[in-house]
Amino acid sequence: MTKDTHQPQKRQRAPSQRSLETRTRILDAAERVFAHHGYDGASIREIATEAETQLGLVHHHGGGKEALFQKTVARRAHQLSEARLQALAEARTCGPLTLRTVLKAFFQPYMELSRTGPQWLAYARLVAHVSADPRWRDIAAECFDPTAQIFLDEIAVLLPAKSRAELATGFVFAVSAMLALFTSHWRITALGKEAPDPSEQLDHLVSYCAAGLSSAPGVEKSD
Amino acid sequence: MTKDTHQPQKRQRAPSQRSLETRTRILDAAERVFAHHGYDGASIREIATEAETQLGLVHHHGGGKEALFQKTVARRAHQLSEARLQALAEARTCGPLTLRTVLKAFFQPYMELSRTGPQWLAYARLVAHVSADPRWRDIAAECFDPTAQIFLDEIAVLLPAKSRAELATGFVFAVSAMLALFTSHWRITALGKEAPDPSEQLDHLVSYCAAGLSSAPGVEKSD
DNA sequence: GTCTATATGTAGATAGAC
DNA sequence: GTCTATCTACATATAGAC
Repeated sequence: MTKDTHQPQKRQRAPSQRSLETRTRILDAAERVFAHHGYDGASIREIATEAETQLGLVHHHGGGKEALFQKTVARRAHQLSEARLQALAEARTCGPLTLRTVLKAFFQPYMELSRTGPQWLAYARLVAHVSADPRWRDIAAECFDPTAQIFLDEIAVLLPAKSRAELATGFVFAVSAMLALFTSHWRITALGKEAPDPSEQLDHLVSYCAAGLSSAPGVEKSD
Repeated sequence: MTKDTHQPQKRQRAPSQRSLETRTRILDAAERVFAHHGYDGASIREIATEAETQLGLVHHHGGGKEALFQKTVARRAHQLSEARLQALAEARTCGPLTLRTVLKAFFQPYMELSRTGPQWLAYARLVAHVSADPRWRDIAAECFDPTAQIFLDEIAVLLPAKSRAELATGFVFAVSAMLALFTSHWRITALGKEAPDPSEQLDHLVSYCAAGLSSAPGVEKSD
């Protein structure tokens, strides 16, 4: 723990482990607090308390509130993107891709991670914040859009009759639906008078969005 | 109805028209500011500036920040609910209801209103805020759920094989998709490299959600 | 890197003149 | 009802000792 502290070299690179632990605790705490209160509702003070550290350290490691928010989102976004791309690659090895397998590769990694603990559940609320507010356009463009484009390209191959704009709309519907599962779980439960079965969520989501994306527009004049 | 009915002996104070105008200006301004910055990001001071009135008056008419937020949402929610129920009644006169006509009755009133000006566009962002944050559970329960339940009941009649929980989930997906059209328009445009055609939005939304709600779960083992 | 103390701004809310 | 002035609390951010 308290390692030899005298490091006369210019090598200030020593992360000193304690620093890294503190940094991680701060990011974890920031994730919870930002997810719970939103960006504006969160306070650096509460993050410091939650991380069991000092106010100044949150600024030191986070570099200000806005930078801290960005780091918090980016940390998990990159991890999730990798898992999604890996799932897509694995789906490819199991035969030709279908709309369902592509969507499943996109949804499943998060659904699995969300069961590993509250940290990933908090992340869903963070993403919902970012997706709904143009203020975080840059974060979305950097953290989410590259992977989304890859999946969108796959979907475009499978549904060649659809315009890019229509597919983008349908894909954002799909992302919104997944986020709603977590951020609006309370509302789903209130409307349905019972909580949905978690073991069916992934399949329901895939079925809903696959059908929605495949649906023919303007199918009726009868209404 | 919304008025205080138990007046004291003296006659009620005349609203004095100027008072009513001020009150309306404050609600309009609050709607814009809350929609733009969210509840926590909004400040009473900015609302006062936007309404071209004084800080004290916002407190006087609004009754505090939280009450003002609630009033702001409720004002339009009740108007929208009436329009939706009327659209549902009209759809009923055109023959037996279908999933598409029920969804259209739910979506269309807002899509029309959103074209009448920026006030209703701001309202979409307000609703997204309320729907995503359990903190506003009471507002959702009072302003949104009664009408949502009515539509959900109609859908349950048309899809008798589905459980209530599954239908509630699918309905919240549908609401999320509609909100995403407005709150994430910037993201749809970024992903699709072009803005979606507004004249097709309603039909796309109806088709997507009708297909999603009707979709059979667990349809494949082939993946 | 860590922690204490503080600088500086702005938030929501209210008191009281008119 | 309207408007000015102000109270109190808490926000972000930083300076400097250790």
